[in-house]
This record gives sequence, structure tokens and C-alpha cells, in this order.
Amino acid sequence: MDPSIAQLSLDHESRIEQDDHQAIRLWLRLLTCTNLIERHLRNRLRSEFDITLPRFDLMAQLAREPQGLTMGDLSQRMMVSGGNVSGIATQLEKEGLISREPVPGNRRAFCVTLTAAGHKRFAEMAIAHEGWIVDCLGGLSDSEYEYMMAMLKDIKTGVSAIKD
Amino acid sequence: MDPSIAQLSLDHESRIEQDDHQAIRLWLRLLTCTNLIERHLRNRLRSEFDITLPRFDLMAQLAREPQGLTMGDLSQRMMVSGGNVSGIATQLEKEGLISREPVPGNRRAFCVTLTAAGHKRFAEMAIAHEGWIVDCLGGLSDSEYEYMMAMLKDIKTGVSAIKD
DNA sequence: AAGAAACATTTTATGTTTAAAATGTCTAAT
DNA sequence: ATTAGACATTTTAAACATAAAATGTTTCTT
Repeated sequence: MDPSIAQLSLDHESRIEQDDHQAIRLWLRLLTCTNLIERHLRNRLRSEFDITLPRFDLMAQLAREPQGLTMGDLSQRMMVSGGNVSGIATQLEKEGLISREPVPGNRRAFCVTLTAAGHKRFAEMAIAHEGWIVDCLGGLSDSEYEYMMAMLKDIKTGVSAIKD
Repeated sequence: MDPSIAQLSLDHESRIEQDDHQAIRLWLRLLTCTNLIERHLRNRLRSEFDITLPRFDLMAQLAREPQGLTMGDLSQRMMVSGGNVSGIATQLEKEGLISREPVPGNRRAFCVTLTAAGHKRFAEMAIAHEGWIVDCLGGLSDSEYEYMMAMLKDIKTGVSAIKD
């Protein structure tokens, strides 16, 4: 038996195996970072504004679209289920931060908008929220930022292409 | 008024504002990538093994520690509350995948281990799980991988240093 | 020993999330 | 006109998550 063949074969195996572990390690680190930041933002929103992250996210979507969004639009943009949006919207409506009004030409849909109180409240929160994110991620140089954005874009594209 | 001073001041303002938006964009992209991958893994575990991600995570912790872990150990390693671990463990115990036994020298604690069925089941799942992660993140070159790991480590360290 | 404090876990109450069923509305083809 | 099917939303049931209270055990101090 030619030992060089066995050696090559082993190298191949170990390279594959190492690549696998690389991907796992990267995934775990990615997950840890995201969870740390998300937990930080969640805690801050809770302690300083007494609001949850999902409710803040819903308000953020509405703040970007002054003409309002339907429940289905919100579900899609927030990437959560419809039933979920329904529950969150019910809470925010009860607090007077959003309103749900019938759409003139479509009796199935509701148009959800921020109330005046909602706009005021969100403006305060958004400034603080941006600051917290800069605290977490603002330490990168321009080139580091560009590199990260490019890599994450590739990853996002690749993962989106995988069928479930 | 010296126009160069006004100009410098303006540049400074706009640079700061742009940096803020940079950090936000990076955060949103990071969040999207992590959520996409997590959702993919969750769907696969559900469809191919009929198990949830939290249950898989608990089994993964036990698979690494053949001698077993206490409930408190699991809570710490999984970074979730003790009450949560209690509920998940109850489910897995009911399915016969883990066992909770008293610790000889410590009547407060339980030693949680995988059962034989749990080991067998986890081994099957772990292989598939690694493959799915490689599908998502295995396309990076060695240098890209190193760069990402280093950046994420810095981010992780920075965020951990922020007090809540 | 006795009591205080720390520890390990479970229970309880509350809230978030999803999938699936239910309800009501609209459209289009007979 | 009717009805099948698509659409928009809400409701329901189950899993998961946290904080806080409850239970029982161990350790430390005196």
C-alpha cells in the first residue's frame, strides 16, 4: 500500500472535519453576539421605557410608514406570524399608542398607524435605542464595517437560497 | 465667520450621524442572518426529528458531559432561567431521553444524564445538525472565517463590558 | 446544637411565540 | 345569483421564557 495515498486521504478527512468544526464555532459565536446585544436592548427598553422589544419593533415599522400598514404587512416586515402581530397590536392599542381603523375599500383589512401619543413616545425611544446600538457596534472602523456588511450579505443570500 | 470652521463642524456632525446609521444597519443585518439560520435549524429539527431547538440544546449540553450535569449547570450553560430548564427537562424525561437522579453526596441537586435512547437519538441528530450549519456557513474561506471570528470576539467582549 | 444564610430546584403567574382552526370578506367563474 | 377559493385577521392550544415565591437541603457561625 502506498502510504502517500493514505496520508492524502487522511488529510482530506481531517480538513473536512476541521471545516465542519469551523462552521459550528462561527455559528455559536454569531449566536452569542446577537443574543448578547438583543438581551441588552431588551433590558434597556424594559428598564427605561417599560416596553418589550416586539412592541418597540412594531412601532418602529409604523414610524417608517406614516400612512400606516395592514396587519399582514406588519407580519411580513417583522418576520413573525400573523397571530403574533395580532396579540402585540392588541396590547399597544390598549395603551393608546397605535390605532386600528378599517380600510375604506377593503373590509377585510385594518390600517394600523401610530397615534399622536405613539409618535411622541417612539421618538423618545428611538434616540435612546440608536445610542445603545452604537454603544454595542460603533467601535468598528469603516473598513471593518464594510467587511462585516459584505460577509453578512453573502451569508444572508446563501441561507435564503436554501429550501426548507 | 471662517467658513472652514463651519465646514469642519458640519463634517463632524454628518460623520457622527453616518456612523450611527452604520451601526444600526450592521445590527439589523446581523440580526437577520442569525434569525434566518436559527429558523432554518429549528424547522429542520422539527420536520426531520420532531424536536424543538431548546430540547436539542439541552441534549447537546448533556452529550458533551457524559458524567451528567445539575439543573443549575444546565441553566448556566444554556443561558436561560432555572424554571425554564425545569420545564424542558420534564418534557425530555417524559419522552425517556434523559434521566434525573439524586446526587449521592448532595440531596439538593439532581444529576441529569442522557439515557441510552437519548444518546442514540442525539447522535443521529448531531450529524444532521452539523451538516445544516455547514450548509449555512461553510462557504467561507479560511481568511474570511478568521476575520469574522476575530471581529465577533471583539464585539462580544465589548458588549459584555457594558453594564445593564 | 440552633439559627441564619446560601444553595438547588420546583411552582406559580405572566407574557411571547408559533401553527392551526375559525371567522368573516372579497373575487371570479359559472 | 351562487358558490368555490383566496385572502385578512383573530382565536385557540401548546411550547417556551422570565421573575418571584415556595420548598427543601446544606453550610457556617455562634
